[in-house]
Amino acid sequence: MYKSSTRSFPVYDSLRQAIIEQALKPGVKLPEDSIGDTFSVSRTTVRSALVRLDAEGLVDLQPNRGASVAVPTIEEAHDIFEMRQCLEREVMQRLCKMDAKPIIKALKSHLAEEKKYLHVDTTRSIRLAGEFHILLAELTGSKILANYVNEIVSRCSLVLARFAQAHSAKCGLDEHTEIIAAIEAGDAERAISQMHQHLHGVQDRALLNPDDQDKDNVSDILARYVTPNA
Amino acid sequence: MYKSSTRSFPVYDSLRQAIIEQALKPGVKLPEDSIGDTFSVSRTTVRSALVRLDAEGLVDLQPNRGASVAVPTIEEAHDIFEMRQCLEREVMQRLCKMDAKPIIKALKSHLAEEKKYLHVDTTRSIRLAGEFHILLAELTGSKILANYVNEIVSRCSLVLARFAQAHSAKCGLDEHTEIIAAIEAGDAERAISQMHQHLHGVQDRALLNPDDQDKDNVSDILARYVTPNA
DNA sequence: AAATAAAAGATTGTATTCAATCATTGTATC
DNA sequence: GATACAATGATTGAATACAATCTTTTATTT
Repeated sequence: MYKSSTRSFPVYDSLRQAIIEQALKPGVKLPEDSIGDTFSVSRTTVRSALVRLDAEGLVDLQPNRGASVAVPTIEEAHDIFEMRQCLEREVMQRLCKMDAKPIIKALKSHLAEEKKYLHVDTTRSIRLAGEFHILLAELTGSKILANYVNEIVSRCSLVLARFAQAHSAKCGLDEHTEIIAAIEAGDAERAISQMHQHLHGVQDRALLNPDDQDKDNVSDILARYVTPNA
Repeated sequence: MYKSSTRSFPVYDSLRQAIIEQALKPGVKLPEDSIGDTFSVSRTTVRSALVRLDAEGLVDLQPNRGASVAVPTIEEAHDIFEMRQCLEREVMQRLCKMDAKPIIKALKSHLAEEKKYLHVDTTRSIRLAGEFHILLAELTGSKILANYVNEIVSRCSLVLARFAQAHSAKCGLDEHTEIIAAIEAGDAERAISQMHQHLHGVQDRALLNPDDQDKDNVSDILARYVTPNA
């Protein structure tokens, strides 16, 4: 859908990656000038990248006050995870109706990658874990479903950045293995159930931290640093 | 997600509506200059509207050769309808778990509108039929699900414009009535089945015209008009 | 006459520019 | 000392301008 031959694509792609990898945290301002300087392009070019990221829900573009990394509310967080459950259930349903052979081959190859970097390169490891889900969606052959899954997985990263403790983002490798096994057996019910539990686990680690909700509120943070009777 | 206080919003919204209502047919070129003239805005403004429509899949934005209304292939058409089935099944599932009262009230009110314009204003009638599905999604309370349904319904209009005969786009009013009844009864299974049949009907009317696949191929159209031995 | 090549025109890609809006700091008043 | 107001600086909104690319027409050659 997005053509890479344009100048704004690298800007879009880098911002996207940075947000997903939580280098750019929710709420961070994204001024057109400085981004343009970084990539040596004009604001016009930056702007079109921001418009697209806004359309995808990763960036919040407010009139006259610029762009910032989206800050999902707790309600939106639940909404996003629920949608993800729906989409990935559909993925499981479809994969289990298809010829398992080529699917399993691709999945096992990916799993090997995941194993390879598990305790070696954390950033890459997290990225691969996310890409496992995108690969699953792509293997259905449906471009639209793959697109939606891609989008929702990105937004989940945003939710994790906002609410979860550091690196609880880790997708269980064992769980991925079990999902593959269920698909190989053509057992849709089991695949769906495994996936459901898997996602529920991620969600739980992320959203069961009610205290973290004021993470980005400066005064609340500073309040904890005030020395009494100074 | 999109802020209406900007100058590009009206451009975006009008183009979108025109595409959905099939006033702008698939493949039609959308030159920045002339659109800018129409709305009395600069190309810069038009461009950001086009970028967004491209992200939503309604417009095809190709580097150095501009924008045109997206032309779904037959494969994409099936893909879109299959995705729509998935999303609207989810809508039914959720609605049937909720308090039926306020939902039914909203739906019946909408249905009255649909009846009112049935044989009076065709354009409006078709629009209302589409909006029925969007209303259903909105009533789930999930912004994301509503967004996705909105998007997919728009893209279905595009598919109908591309493949269906004129005005077979009509959503059956009776079918809407039955869907409401199933929700009122809290019968998820029936609601899902009704919705499935309803959408399948629309899809069939649209896609079971194999001869129409070369609609936009000028030589194929003209071939039918050549008088033999002229 | 058909095919190729060259030039003109039209359209898009991107940077630059100016006006409008917002955020922040400083000042005055209560 | 706190609040309201005013001025400054920074940032965005949107139009214009120029360069690059594509499309179409015209000219040339075979």
